[in-house]
Amino acid sequence: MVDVARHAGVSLKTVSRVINDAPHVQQSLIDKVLASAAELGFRPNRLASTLRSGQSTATIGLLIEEIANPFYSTIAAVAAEVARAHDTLLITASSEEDPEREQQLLRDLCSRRVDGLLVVPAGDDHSFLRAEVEMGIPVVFLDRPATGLLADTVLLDNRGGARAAVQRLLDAGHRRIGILLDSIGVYTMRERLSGAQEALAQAGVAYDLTLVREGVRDPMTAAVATAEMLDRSDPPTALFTLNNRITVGAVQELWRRESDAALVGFDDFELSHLMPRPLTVVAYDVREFARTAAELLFERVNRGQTWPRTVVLPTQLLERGLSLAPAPATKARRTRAH
Amino acid sequence: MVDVARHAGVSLKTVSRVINDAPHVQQSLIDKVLASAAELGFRPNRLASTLRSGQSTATIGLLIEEIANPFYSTIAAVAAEVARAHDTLLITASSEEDPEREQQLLRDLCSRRVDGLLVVPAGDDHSFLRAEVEMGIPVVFLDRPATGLLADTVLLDNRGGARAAVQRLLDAGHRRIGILLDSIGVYTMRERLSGAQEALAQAGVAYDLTLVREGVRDPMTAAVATAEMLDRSDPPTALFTLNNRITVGAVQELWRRESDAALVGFDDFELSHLMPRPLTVVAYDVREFARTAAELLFERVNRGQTWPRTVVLPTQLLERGLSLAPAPATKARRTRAH
DNA sequence: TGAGCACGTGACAACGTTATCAACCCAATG
DNA sequence: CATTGGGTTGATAACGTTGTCACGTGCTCA
Repeated sequence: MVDVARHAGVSLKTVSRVINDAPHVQQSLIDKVLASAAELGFRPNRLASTLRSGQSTATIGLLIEEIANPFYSTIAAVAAEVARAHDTLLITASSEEDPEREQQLLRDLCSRRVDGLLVVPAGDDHSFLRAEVEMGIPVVFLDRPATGLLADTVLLDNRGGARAAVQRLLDAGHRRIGILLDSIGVYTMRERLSGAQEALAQAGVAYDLTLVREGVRDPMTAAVATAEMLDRSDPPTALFTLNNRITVGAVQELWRRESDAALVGFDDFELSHLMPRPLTVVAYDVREFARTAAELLFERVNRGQTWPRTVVLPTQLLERGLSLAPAPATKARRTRAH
Repeated sequence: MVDVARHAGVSLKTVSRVINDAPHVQQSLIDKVLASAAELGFRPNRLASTLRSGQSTATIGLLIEEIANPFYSTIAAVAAEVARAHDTLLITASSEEDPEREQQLLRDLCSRRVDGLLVVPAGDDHSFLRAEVEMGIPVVFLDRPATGLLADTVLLDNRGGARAAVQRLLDAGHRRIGILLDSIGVYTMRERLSGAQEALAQAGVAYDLTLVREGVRDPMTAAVATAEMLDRSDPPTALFTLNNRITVGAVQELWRRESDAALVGFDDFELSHLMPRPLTVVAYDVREFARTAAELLFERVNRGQTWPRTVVLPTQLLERGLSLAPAPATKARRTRAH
C-alpha cells in the first residue's frame, strides 16, 4: 500500500480508503489509486487488515474424523454452505480419532483466530478448550458431547434409533442378533449399543456377549467380522451394524456368501436402496443435522454468549424389507439351552 | 504478550522466545513466563506472527465444485492428508460451477496469503490469476486445464478411457449407444464425448446425435433422461454415462424398470460392484490423482518456480459383466435402415 | 591479564493494515 | 467579515508478533 500510495502520489490512508470503498474520496484520486494498484499488482493482505482492525477472520474451523467418510464429507459440505451464507470460509481438519492430534489441531485453529469451531470430538477430555470458550470463541460439538466442558451440542437419538432397530428385528422373530460396532470408546457406539440392550431386555431376550463384536473399524474388518460370526456353529440370524462403514462391509460379505441373514444398519447412505439384499437402516437427515450445528454456531458467533444448548435430532427406521427369522427350535434355541 | 511480560517481570522478547522454544533462556524464566501465560490465558496470535516474520501461513486453498460429491470429497481428504504431512491446514471452498464465485473465492484465498492453491477450474478464463502465479503463489489445476494461464495441471486420460469404454460396448455387439453427459461446457465432458466419438468412428458406426443427451446434472435428472431414452421407439441397447452422478441415476432407473440395457459408466464409486446390475466402469485411482496434484503443489511451494508441468493419469476399464446386445436384426437395425 | 566468545536479556523497529485526529479547503451562515 | 461545518486529505499510532542489534555477564585461552 505504501508503494501504491507513492506511485499514485497520495497518502497511505487514501489508498486504504479506496481499497475499502470508503466515502469522501474524489473520483479522480480513486481512479489514480486503482490504476496504480493494478499496475503494481497490489494484493490486499487480509492478515494485516484483520490484525489491525480486530475484525473477524471470516473463517471457521471444522474438526472431524476423516473427510473421506461420506457422513463427514456431507457435514463438511453443509458447514461450508452455511459458512458461505455468512461470507465465511471453512478450514477442515481431520483428527483421525487421535485425541492428541485433535488437541493440537484445535489449538492451531484457535491461534489462527477462527471465528468459531465445529467439533466432532475424538478425545475424552476437552477441558483444555474451556479457556477458549470462556474467552468467547464459539464452539459447537457435533455427533458426540464434549467431556469436561459445557458447550452447545447437537446429537442424534442414537439410543432410540438402535432400540427401534433391534425391536424391529425381534418383532420379525429374530432372537440371535449379532452386533458389530466400532470402538466402544466412541460415544455413539456406546449409546447405540445401550439402545440395543434396552430393546433386548424389554423383550426378555438375554444379552449374549459373544454376539457382540467390538473394534470393527472399516468395511474390510466388518466383512471379516461378519464372516467369522456367520461361521460359528450357532450363527446369528440377524445382524445389527452400528455405523455406515460397518454396514457396507457386512452387506458385501452377506452378498458374497449368499447368506440370508437379516441386516439392519445404523446410518443411511447413498445407494443403500440399491443393495443386493434388502437393507433396513436407521436413517436421519445428515444435512439437517449438520445445518443445525452450523447455524447454532453462527448464532453464537453473531449474537454472543448464551447458555449452552443441546439439540437431539430424531432418527427413523427406514424399512426396506427384512428376511424373517428361520423357523423356531433350530440351532439357536438349542444353543441357548446350554 | 505484553501483559504476560509485565506479569512475569520480563521483557516482551523473552516471552516471545519462550513461546517459540527459542534457545538461550534460563529455565527459571521459562517457568515464570509459562506460568504467567497460563494464568492470563495467553493464546498466541498466528496472524501477527505470520505478518511480522513473513513466514508462510501453513494453509493451502482447495477450490472444487461441491464437497458432497464423493469424487471431490476424496480429493479434499487426500489434499488434507498431504497438507498435514507438510504441517499445513486446508481451506476448502466450493465454486458450485459458478465462474464469478470461483474468481471471488480465489481472490479471497490469495488475500489470505495461502501458500498454494489447488483448483478444479470452473470458469473459462483464469488469466486473472496470472499475476498471482507470476508473483509466486503456486497453483495446480486438477481435473481440468486452466485457460489463459500456464500452470501445473493434473488430468485424467478422459479421451482414452471413454474410447475404451465405447470400444468395449461395440465389441459386445452394441450399435445403438446412448450417451448421457453433464454440460458440454465442462472440459471432462467434452473430452469423454470426443473419446466416444473416436471409438464409434473407428468402428464405422454413425454418430447419432439423438442418442446424446447433454445437461444431465445429477442422479435425478439422469434417471429421467435414462427413462426418456429407453421410452423411445428405437431405444439404445446400451448406455454410456459420463460421470459417477449420472451413472448412479441411470442404474436406479434401469433397475426400477428391470431393463436389460447394458451400462458403462465413467468414474468408479464405492459399492459400484454391489449394484443390482452388472456395471462396467472406467476407473482410475482418485486418491493417486489427488495425491499427484497435492504433491506437485507442495513441491512448488517448497522448491519454488519451475516450468509448468502437465501430468495425465491413465484410466482403466473395469469389467464387471456386460449384458450383450440383443440379437441382430431387431428394432435397432431396422431403425438404422431408415 | 586481557582478548575472545558463548550465553542471556532487552530496547527498538518493523510486518501491512486501519483508527484517530488534526488540518485544510470552500461554501454557507449570521 | 468572522464563524461554522461538511467534505477531503494526510501524519501518526497502533494491532501482536519477531528480527536485529546492543549490552552485560562469566568463562576460556593464550
